[in-house]
Amino acid sequence: MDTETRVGLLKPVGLFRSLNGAALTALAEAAREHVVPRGEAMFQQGDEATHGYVLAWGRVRLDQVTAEGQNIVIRHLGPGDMVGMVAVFRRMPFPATPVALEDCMALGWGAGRFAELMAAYPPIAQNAIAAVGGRIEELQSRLQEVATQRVEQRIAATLLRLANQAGRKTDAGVEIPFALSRQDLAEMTATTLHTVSRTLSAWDQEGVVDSRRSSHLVIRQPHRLVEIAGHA
Amino acid sequence: MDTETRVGLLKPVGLFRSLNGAALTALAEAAREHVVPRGEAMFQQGDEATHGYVLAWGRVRLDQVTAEGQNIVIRHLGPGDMVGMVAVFRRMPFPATPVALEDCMALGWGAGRFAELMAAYPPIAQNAIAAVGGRIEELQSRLQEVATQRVEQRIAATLLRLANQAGRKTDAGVEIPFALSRQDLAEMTATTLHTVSRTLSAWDQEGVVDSRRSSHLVIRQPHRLVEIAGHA
DNA sequence: CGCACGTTTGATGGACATCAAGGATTGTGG
DNA sequence: CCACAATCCTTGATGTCCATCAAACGTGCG
Repeated sequence: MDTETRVGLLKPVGLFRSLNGAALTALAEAAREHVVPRGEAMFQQGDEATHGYVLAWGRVRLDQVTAEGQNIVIRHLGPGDMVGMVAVFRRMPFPATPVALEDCMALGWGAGRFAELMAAYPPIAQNAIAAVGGRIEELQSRLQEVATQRVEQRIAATLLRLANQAGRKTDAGVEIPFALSRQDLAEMTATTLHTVSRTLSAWDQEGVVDSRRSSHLVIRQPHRLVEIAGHA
Repeated sequence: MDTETRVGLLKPVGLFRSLNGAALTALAEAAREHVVPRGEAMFQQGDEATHGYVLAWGRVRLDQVTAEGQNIVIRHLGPGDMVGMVAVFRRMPFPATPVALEDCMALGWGAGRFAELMAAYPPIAQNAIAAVGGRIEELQSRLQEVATQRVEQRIAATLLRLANQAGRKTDAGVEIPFALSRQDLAEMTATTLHTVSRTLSAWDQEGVVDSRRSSHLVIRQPHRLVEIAGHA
């Protein structure tokens, strides 16, 4: 892939907002391409954070396993999202494993090289803080959810969040454009696949969502979900 | 307070690590002092983030109220911690309210001025990212706890975390050096004060903690708490 | 004193995990 | 094209952790 194409990929990325052409070119030239086939991990939780990435195409699920072996889904990532950058800045091992849900391509930079680039182009750091701050807010709101809301509300909130981040509008409603098993949803909402299944079944029957027909879930009545999510 | 004293306060702050004297002096001169008496808030959740702060003395509890009026404790802050900085970077309203648990003093900077300083002294941005990354990790681990562990384990983990952040070693054990109501602990662990009370009562009787004698809780057998916290 | 506030402790119930078993869908090899 | 695994999903029965409801108890303070 040539530099120009890469610049085109980097331009709309939040992390690189308000950088001039020279900066983008420098970044593009320093980047290494990193192709990850569907189902594989970009790296493993616990690995040393030698490289940071920006996702160019595809979708990634960020998993974390607890000391006791339980799995929780931290978040989903799409094109333009940073992957592993925070760990690089902190010089700490990666705290989670990013698993490709589709064939993915990421651009990566070595830790040292990226630090140089960041020093040379200050807006990167500002953007990084803003991006990381966004994650904090999301985590805090999830913490609030798990702490104070019941399962049904959490599932609704999670579906809405996914729809916001990656939803595609169709005539039937909003479609979540990747496979999403009950197990996945359970790990996102801190519950079991059984409860998720029961809840979705009920919503299916009420016509709120369509989770049985295709492998991609469709939200048919977003306003109902909002209602459920907000109903203390 | 003169500039030199301020520089002394700023020097050990993580956010300003590896800054030279000139930078620290510039920061110290630009800072505004902000005294907050015990029990009052530094600012209110929802306020516009015009200033960011670094806590110089005292302890602060960071509260967030949900849309439904429930209160949850995000975290506790001590000397050297950033307060409201992330909101400033993001140009968003403050997402939480910091309440002084003791008489506090913070140094604050206006958003615009701080941005200038950050551009002039790049290490600040790097340190900020590292600090914010640390918060992310803490939030993720709390999310994991709330999602996968039971109340008793969460209370144990919370006490240990508080002891780590602010504990004082005494001959009787590790003391948590500020008042900590059952309600506070409940909001930190996502449970009710009733359950906290029951749990602490049990631990009191087993001699694991001493929560009844003084107003400051004392952990008498930290290893037992570690055991309880880790016991899946 | 008497009121306010935090705490303790008991009784009850409900939300949800767990246990259990069967059904649907997809892919694979004969 | 069918048999068969292998997954994933659904649905029922049971159990339990913990929230909720309720009431009494200490303790400090105006």
